Amino acid sequence: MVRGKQNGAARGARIGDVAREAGVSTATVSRALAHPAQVSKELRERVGAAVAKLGYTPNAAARQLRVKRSRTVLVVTRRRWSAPFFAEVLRGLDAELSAAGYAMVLANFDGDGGNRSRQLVDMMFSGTIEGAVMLSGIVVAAEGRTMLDAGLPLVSLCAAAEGTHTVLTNEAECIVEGARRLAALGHTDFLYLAGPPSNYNERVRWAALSAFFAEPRQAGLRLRRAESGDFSTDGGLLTAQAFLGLSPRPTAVIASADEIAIGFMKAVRAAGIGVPSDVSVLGFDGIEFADFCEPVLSTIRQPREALGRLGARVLIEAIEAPSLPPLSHHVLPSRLDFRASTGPAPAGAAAPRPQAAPAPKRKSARARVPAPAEGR
Amino acid sequence: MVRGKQNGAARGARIGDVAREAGVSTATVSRALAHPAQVSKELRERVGAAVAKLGYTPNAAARQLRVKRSRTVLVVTRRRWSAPFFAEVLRGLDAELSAAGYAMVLANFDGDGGNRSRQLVDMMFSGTIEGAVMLSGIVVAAEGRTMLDAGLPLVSLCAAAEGTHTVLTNEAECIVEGARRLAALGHTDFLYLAGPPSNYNERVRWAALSAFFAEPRQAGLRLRRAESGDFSTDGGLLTAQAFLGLSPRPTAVIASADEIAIGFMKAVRAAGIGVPSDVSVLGFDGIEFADFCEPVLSTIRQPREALGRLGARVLIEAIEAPSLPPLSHHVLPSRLDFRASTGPAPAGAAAPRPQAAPAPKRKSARARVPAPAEGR
DNA sequence: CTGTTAGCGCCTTCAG
DNA sequence: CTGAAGGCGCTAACAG
Repeated sequence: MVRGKQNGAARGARIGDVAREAGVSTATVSRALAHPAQVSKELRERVGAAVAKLGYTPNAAARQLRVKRSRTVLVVTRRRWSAPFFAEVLRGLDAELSAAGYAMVLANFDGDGGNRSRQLVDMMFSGTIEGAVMLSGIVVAAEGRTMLDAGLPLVSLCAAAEGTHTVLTNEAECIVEGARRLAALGHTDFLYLAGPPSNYNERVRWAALSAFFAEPRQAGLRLRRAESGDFSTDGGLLTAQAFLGLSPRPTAVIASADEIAIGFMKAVRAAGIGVPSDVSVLGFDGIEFADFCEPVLSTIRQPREALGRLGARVLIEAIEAPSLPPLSHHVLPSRLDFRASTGPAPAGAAAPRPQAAPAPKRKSARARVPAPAEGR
Repeated sequence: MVRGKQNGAARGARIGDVAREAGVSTATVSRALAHPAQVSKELRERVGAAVAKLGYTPNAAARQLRVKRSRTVLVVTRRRWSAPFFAEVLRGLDAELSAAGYAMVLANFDGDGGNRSRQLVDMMFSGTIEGAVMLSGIVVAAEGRTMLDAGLPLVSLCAAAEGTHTVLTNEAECIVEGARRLAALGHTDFLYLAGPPSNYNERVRWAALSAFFAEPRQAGLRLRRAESGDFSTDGGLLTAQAFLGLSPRPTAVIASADEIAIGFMKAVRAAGIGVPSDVSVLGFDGIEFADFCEPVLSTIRQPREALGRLGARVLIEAIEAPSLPPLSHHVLPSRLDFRASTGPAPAGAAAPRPQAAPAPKRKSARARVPAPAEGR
């Protein structure tokens, strides 16, 4: 097997070698591979044999230079994301992308001083990438250009962003519904465990929740806020400290992530607080381990893999559309799941208010158009 | 901003446009960008201005075709992996790779009927990739060629594979040490909760454990095995069923993954079995949630991010070495962490044997050579 | 220090 | 249906 003087260089056969071996022209080899129908059966077979014999694989860079397609997309993540959440979204993305023959370049973005930003923006402009999925919720910019300026299709997953296709969940509705359910259980004193304040989802959730509590007819309810700094169990421990210092103590806690809720529960229980006897806890995301902490965590389940799949499908459609399609916006439904960590307000607390609101309107948002392929 | 007739085509300025704008040749533009030192200050600035004015980004495919370097590596994962484990290894990989200016293509491999296999093997031969990290533990093959045949550097992470650089942990030692510690606590009746039997780590762990129990001087110990089918909490529930059907019941359980242990604990506790009063449970990996289940899980902590970082460093070194370096093999230490889920054998069980073994020899394996950059 | 030139490997008109 | 030829955009010799 011929190896180059150095590793790194692809040293295999080139199209000319195959042509010579098969006794045809390079054009015929190219056609036999890309458009078999345009080549006579005999030549097609001769070419196939030569390809197999020489172990020929077309050079991707050369092809790309000609056809201007890389069949590669970029996926931008954010390090501070919840790992279990992230892993499943990624799984959905990979499933759809690879099925459609696209490769996926993964890149973390943490706003580190412009260096990584430039890498990402350059990637958009260098022709290596045909589109991008952003899990970061932010359109990266560097040197006066943004990822958008390259004119490639962009999908923003789990976050809204100007100029991109978006795939979201009805997280705002869900968190309000959670608060409403807790209120119906007699809770009047709430604590919100916040994630990183710069995070899109954190903001949406807080905005929805505080707007709800600001409604005149929720006047009997009180909402406070504790900072975790992070979607992490450590952050949850932090919020527990804050909680323990409050007086009176809230009886209902809504966390912006399951990790936070799990950390919180562990710390307050260690301090002798009962869950849900003293305080009810509601998480967010529906990660696997919400089922295995003590007590089993009530949570808002997000359709993680479906988010990934739909994001991929939207991007692929935009890439393959004959002309730039209009920006699409999808909303996938999350699901409130009350379990052992939530219960009625403790007896000592304020008496349950009369039924707080008219029957909450059913989920209005539904996924539009391309249903994510759920089958394998 | 000029847009092509269709999206997907990079329609920005080309090097010739920049050259014209700056009034120099294309060679000078190329040099000013790649080797600024070789160009006079004045021209360098004129080129820089033209580049900025036109928003020029070199076309990656064309460059790649010339220089035969893509600065891209492939990372092959396996879907069935534990997500929290995987996420952190990936984090380590990304950190080192991006710092060194490499892009990372991520691809799941699940042996799906040869289609994905061909994609992966082709990638190795098409020049898009300069090397690969395999988290799958298997060298993918298709149509008579394997990923190895391309002659590119390959790193096998967390699994041994012929012909690749490997980065492993001392998992075999650790699991035996765990058994020894449990024996020292008086346990004589053991159950191993197996992961997927085709998995490399599963096999190593089982092999080490069963070899230990087969030693003549461990004759008083008994080891059985329950199948989880998977590194998952669901798998753990399955093994719990098996456990509950055993008679007499083992008093010490060693799981091949924390997820399995967590699922197991939940199910047996629901059945009225105390942990560790009736049965001690030892997990494997040290995932975050091992700290948040009930009781806190004893486990063997793997240096997940460090594994990723070291894997990346090894690969980069191999890629950038002037000539093919010899295959390297690194072993990173894992750490046994006994906590609340393990305790003395219950009183009813066989009396503690006299101290089982001579003081276990200290960890002999250490990471050789390139210490993973731990900073930032 | 700068410009001219010759491909890298492939695909795709354009003739035949 | 097949072959010849040009060029995608860039860089690295080689001259000057």
